Amino acid sequence: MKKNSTKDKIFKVSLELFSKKGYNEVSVREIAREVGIKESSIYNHYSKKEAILDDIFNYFIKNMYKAETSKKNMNSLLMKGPDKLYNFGSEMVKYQFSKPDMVKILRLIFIEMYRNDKIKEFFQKELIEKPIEFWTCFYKDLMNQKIIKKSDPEKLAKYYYEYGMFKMFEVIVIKYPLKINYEEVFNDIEGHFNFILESQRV
Amino acid sequence: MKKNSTKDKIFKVSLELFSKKGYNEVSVREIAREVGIKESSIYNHYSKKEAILDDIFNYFIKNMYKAETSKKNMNSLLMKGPDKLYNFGSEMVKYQFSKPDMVKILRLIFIEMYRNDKIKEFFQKELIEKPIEFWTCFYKDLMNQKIIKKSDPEKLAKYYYEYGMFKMFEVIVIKYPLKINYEEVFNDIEGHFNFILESQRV
DNA sequence: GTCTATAAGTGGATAGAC
DNA sequence: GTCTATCCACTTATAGAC
Repeated sequence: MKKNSTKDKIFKVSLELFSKKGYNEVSVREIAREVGIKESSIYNHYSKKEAILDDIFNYFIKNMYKAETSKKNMNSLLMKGPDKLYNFGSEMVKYQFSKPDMVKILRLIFIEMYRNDKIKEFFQKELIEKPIEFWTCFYKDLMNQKIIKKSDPEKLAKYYYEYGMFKMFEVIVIKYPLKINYEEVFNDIEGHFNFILESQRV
Repeated sequence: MKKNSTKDKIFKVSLELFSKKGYNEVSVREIAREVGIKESSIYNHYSKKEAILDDIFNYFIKNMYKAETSKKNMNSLLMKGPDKLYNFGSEMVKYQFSKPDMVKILRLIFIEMYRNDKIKEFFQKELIEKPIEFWTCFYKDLMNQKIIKKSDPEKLAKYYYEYGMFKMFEVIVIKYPLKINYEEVFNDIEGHFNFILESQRV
């Protein structure tokens, strides 16, 4: 999508409004007004309102997959120690959410999840199941390398990851529209990671 | 409120619809239709739509406070051991959420939080700050009694409680409208409690 | 010829006035 | 309890730019 094209403007304005007020609360008219075109002109670029939402989620997935590390890559990082791999994953997430658009989409996901099945499934698969799988592998490897005690790696993955997800929910939904102190949030999540790691060390 | 009175019916129907679709998505007409009265009759019982919501939250607060234990009560339970106190708190929560109405209100809180400041503040104060305070006291006492290692009790409180809050969110919003397996959820939360307790034991 | 903007208008739901 | 104005998403026919 070309920068500054009308379609790009519709995308940006829609994301801004959707993340502020929720998808249903924003009318096509409002988007058009904000973009500075007539309502009907929207339909030259998007077949319907929902197509804008689809475009937004495709953008999010594209960015998430770009950041995703391969299993092979992960193993080579793990050889260098758990800190190295953790920092890699942590920096990856920090980088993604340093982009305001990605934060806006995450907020949109949180606030629309309960009424839009497509968003709910997306959240469940991409933001719960897949990361839990990743962190389960991570803890399993730590156990195989005898760095931490043997136990259920999936449990550790959930304890770690789902606490972090709550922190994101807290900062993006509960504390909104207060300015987000990401430094603090990520320190907190890192502190929790170290808490689990130290408590399970052999 | 008398059972089966018109006001009670309005309350029940409103809660049902609000928790299913969200507050804004339900019109007073829809409530009246479902109750089986004329729209204008609603206003004989509630001054405005928002008054129904207020009534719902007052009901929730009343029930939460009923279940709340005093500091004195807590100390006497703690004397009998951490398991006793934990089980007391856990049973208290389980009892509250065995009532379908309380689950519906919690769902309503989760899904309306982002747009309704009153609900957001209520959630933050009653369902985050106060419980964190309670569990901080709990972990502090465990430390003073040398049952667990000395560390930041508030951190432990947050690790424990916020993971549980995410579990509730998961089951009430993400997995909705699937039948909730509370047994499983509470076992998970209890498992996490034991994980923290065992990992921190002196 | 293709792309994009627009005016005008569809049918449906809803909220407030009376 | 009915009427009316206004909202909504979306459609179509058409005019101008390249």
